[in-house]
Amino acid sequence: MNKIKSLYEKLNKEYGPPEGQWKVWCKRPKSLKEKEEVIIGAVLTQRTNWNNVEKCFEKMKKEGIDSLRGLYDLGKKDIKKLFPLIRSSGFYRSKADYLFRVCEFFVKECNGVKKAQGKKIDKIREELLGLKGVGKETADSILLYALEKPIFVIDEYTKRIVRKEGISNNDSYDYLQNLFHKNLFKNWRLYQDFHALIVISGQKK
DNA sequence: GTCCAGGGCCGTT
DNA sequence: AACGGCCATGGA
Repeated sequence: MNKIKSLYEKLNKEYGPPEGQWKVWCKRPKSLKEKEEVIIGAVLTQRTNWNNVEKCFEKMKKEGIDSLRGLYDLGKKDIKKLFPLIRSSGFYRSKADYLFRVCEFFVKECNGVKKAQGKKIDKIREELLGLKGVGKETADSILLYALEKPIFVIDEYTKRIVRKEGISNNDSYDYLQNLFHKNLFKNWRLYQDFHALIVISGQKK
């Protein structure tokens, strides 16, 4: 028996399908714009309530600077110009720096999100992890939701649920990621939905 | 007023 | 390798 697969089925039955429920990354980001939002959001939501991140998007849209290119151009002039846009996400000085580097990576190194999708998963993961401010969770969130790569995201909610369900007490990122990978079909749509369900269930209290 | 939220960096041991 | 302090805001 496969506890991981059972967990998916259980969550899907109780909360699913996730399509349309979850904030941004739940809608299975389709357009380029949505994918860029995922990338920006992945940085801004670090250790932060999503509600505070939404305020940033409102602000960015109001100012007309809500794309990777727009943020990159603004940050290049003066990184401090990003502060007011992202202030409400907290840790805004660090995040301005992190966000700028990520935007720079996609704009300059990758020539856009579309091109980045064409890169090999291992290669681009290494490149993302090399950016300051991008750890495994942030990198994998970008890979899974923006670049549609089949890689499972392990976040706080995931660690909590596997512990609660008696699946594992091991908190190690790599261990848990491997556990999901080896027990599921390698399919980014499945990974997106599953992770969305974990978050949805985690947020119900 | 206090607590907490999709992390990650950087020193110190 | 592991651990702790740090980064900041807004809602409950």
